[in-house]
Amino acid sequence: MSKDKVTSQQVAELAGVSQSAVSRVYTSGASASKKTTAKVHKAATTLGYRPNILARAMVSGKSQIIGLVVAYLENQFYPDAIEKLSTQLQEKGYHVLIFMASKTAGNIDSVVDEILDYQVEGIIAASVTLSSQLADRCHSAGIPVVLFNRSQDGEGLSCVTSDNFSGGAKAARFLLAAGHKKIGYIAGSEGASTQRDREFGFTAALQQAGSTLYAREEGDFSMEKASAAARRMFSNDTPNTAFKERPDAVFVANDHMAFAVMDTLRFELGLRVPEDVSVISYDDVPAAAWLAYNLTTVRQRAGQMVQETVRILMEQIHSNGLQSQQIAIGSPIIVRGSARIPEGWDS
Amino acid sequence: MSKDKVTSQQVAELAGVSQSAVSRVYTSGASASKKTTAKVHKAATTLGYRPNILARAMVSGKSQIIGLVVAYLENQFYPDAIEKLSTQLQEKGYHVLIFMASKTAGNIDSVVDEILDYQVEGIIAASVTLSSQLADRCHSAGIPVVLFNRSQDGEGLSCVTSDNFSGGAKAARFLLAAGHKKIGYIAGSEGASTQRDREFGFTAALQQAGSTLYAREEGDFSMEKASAAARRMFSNDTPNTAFKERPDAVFVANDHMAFAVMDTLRFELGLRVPEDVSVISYDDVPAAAWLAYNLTTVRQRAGQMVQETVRILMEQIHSNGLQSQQIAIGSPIIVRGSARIPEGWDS
DNA sequence: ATGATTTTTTCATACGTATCTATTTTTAGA
DNA sequence: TCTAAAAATAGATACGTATGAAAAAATCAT
Repeated sequence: MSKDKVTSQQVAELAGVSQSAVSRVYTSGASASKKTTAKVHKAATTLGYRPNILARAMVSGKSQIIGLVVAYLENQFYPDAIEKLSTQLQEKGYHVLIFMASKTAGNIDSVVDEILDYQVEGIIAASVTLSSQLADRCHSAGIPVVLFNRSQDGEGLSCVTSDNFSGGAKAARFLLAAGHKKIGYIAGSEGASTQRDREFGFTAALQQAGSTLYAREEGDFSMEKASAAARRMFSNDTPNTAFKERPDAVFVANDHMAFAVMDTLRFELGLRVPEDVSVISYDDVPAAAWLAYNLTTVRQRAGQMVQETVRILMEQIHSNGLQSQQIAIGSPIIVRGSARIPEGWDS
Repeated sequence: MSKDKVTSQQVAELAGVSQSAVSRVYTSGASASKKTTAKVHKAATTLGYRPNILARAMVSGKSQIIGLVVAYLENQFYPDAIEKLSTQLQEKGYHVLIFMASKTAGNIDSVVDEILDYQVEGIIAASVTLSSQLADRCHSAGIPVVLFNRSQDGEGLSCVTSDNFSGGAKAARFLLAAGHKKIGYIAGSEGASTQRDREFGFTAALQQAGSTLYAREEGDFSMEKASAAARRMFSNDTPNTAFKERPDAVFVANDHMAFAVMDTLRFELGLRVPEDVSVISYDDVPAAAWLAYNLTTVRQRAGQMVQETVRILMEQIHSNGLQSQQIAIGSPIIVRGSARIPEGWDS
């Protein structure tokens, strides 16, 4: 109704100073005497004045807005990260504008266009990859981009991930140390760098130990598809192959798929975890610690990842150089009860 | 680096028209001939022009930004809702600016101040209540506010919730119909309207059936506290009370607490669910359908709630009347396996 | 106390767009 | 073909702030 809209001009009149004086009081690094500062503050509080960020953005070019592109929030890893991201950026005076990139591939481009319309100072792309055309556009607009939980070669983009390769390798060594011989893998979405690196690390460690992947199915980071993958991998009555012993361990590319796999193993196939099958996965979302799953998993340290993301963004915003950085955060294995524990395992 | 910043002025020059012509082409409801529209579009695409939303907001007062205050994202209900909210608002040309209201109570006020700095066109407050002072501020600034999943009397604020009272009553009738006599309740945070209404509905239905609450503990919407509450409620070796038979059913104020309660019952106390204890709760987050929990629960229809929230917001934005609305979405009970199913139960 | 220097202040302008007013062009009517 | 009305366009201004240049005030050195 009664649109207030207190302006710096009104404050200036009440305080008996010029509009620019008011502005300087609210601009860090500008000169203002104690006396006028006091007068302005007094007038501002009586009128309830607060600077209009959008007007400030117009002239200074600093919108205090960070654009966040995210494809889906079902995997609890992302809400967790967003909460931390938003909190940390808030402390630095920035705020997060959300853009959902629906699964339809093509519209990521249009989403980024929308982001740029808001004159954001930086973009965080979570679980999403950018076309090189898009990356160029952001670059030429001078807007830093950080990929979160995805890496991408060739575009010169900054990215922050967990060390998926060594994390995958750790999972393999854990299963091998426990004496598993027939080890399966349920993959994530084939296009995702996380999927690729986790699998590379896993199979590399198997090979190094003279072992090899016993079975592989595709789960596409979806619970339904992971259940189906588990059925294919573990029901030995599949007619299309000759009889084959079922795996005695499985590495699942992320926790959410692992939940589906465990449920399928236990409640559909009547298998015990970890007695019949060891299950290990990747992420360590909160539900992994819930006793019903009690999942042994490789932890993505969301806190660290967020911290690095914010650091890179701030560096690039404040020093117009867009020198890209690629960060991989170490990912420890969290031993719980879903996979047989090797004798004498300590760390 | 090379800040592009294509302006309507540059487009105008290339197209051989005035800046205002360019503006009118991009403003719906303004007159422009086919010829100039074509010329402008051509020039715009060659230069890569897109209107600057912030500049537009300056003069039109329409920022296309909706502020979202949210306290925490651990409960999957909220990420779910945010995804839907953001998607729906995106379709209408709005975008969501996130503000985390850390648990410290006092700073919700400062968070709302920050929101207003961005000249948002509306505010959605999820799982948060506003001081009356704050509500007034928003009202006098002409900015619509919708409480999401909380209601609040007296402030004249719009709110969208599920029908927590009747949902709680449904839970009670379900347990009663299954023959349960000793029914416990694990409460959420005492200040929350959801907690209050669910409990009211639950106890009202018990009373109506001539029954009464057998035990009550506080869980504060926290998994740890819910576990502790379950221990207090179900371990009959607590020394501070005389021997008391344990409840044979429990209504937990939300799903996440119910997961903790089920884990505690099963893995700490050695009780079977639902054979020894029926568990029923509220929300129907995705994990409730996971087979390890297979939770019978009252569904909050996030999709409907979001739709109503967006509708109210749009109505209030486009018709400067701030007539508040209170919406309660019907909440069906989703029968799964965590609570004994009454004989002949169909709906 | 006086000029030199620094700090503070005001004034004017710019940011990129929408929109009001005035003007020009197009269309319609006879 | 000429006039009246309608449509389209250009020009000017405003939104609320930051900031460079110029002016004023305060501080300092001698």
